[in-house]
Amino acid sequence: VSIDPTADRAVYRQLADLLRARITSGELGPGSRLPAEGALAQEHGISRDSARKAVAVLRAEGLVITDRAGSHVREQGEVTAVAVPAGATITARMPTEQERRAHGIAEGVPVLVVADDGEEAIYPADRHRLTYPPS
Amino acid sequence: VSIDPTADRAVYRQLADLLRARITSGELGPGSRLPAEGALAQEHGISRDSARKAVAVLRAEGLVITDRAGSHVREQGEVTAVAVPAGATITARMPTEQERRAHGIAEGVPVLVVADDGEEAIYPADRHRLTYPPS
DNA sequence: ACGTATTTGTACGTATGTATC
DNA sequence: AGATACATACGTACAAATACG
Repeated sequence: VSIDPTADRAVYRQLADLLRARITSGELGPGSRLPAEGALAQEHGISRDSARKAVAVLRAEGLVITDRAGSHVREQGEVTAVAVPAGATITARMPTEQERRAHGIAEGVPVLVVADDGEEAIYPADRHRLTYPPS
Repeated sequence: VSIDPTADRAVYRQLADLLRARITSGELGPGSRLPAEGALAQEHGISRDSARKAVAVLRAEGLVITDRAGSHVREQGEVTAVAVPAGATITARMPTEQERRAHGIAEGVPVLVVADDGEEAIYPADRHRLTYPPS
């Protein structure tokens, strides 16, 4: 009941802050299920819309994954090391929707873009790590 | 009036697709102002809520910037080349809210994380490009 | 300097659809 | 079949910042 509707900070941001704190503190570890949006709304005396937006914030930050069953803290999967060719340039950006679908990329996960000699390769940032030289 | 409420694809995604096409085609170039949410809603006969969500999609993709005055196509600013130390590992992720504020990072813009010898440096991905070796 | 219109931000409500359990 | 939970979509309303005359 630590949400204050009259506060300067938006209600949904306050809830996002609360949930984020529980995640980063480890109280909600990787894989942990978040309360349902409706439950969050009831517990904190806010609308489901606000609870929903709070979860959306965390999703955009790449902290949580939401599927049909609900939301849960994102787990770190296997990370593949990728060797960067000498002379390549590396950038990052959010994937297009097609790329998201094609590579099974969750919301809030950027892609690493390795440009080498006009050729571009993209790697979902939650599953890849770039290194040079090859370790 | 090319939005079909009965289609499989959500209305707000259809609008996002339309706007995205106008951006990538160049019809809406960098800096171009997008119609106001209310205008988009009226023009396409949808609710402002749906128009709003469409713009939010583009914002999350890093295509547009929204401020109190409205939304406009993101412009490519100066890009700083950063030399990657040999042996460093490179990842990318969405910035925390604090990082966003501290570095003036817009929504939908990831950060490049360069880890070298336990030291981490972060670079907003819309303003930096990593290279190795130094060109 | 001031008020007004515009535009986004926030927050509530309701309703329906769909997938999962 | 029913309950649960998220996705979508509509509506309303007010606040706050900005732009404009």
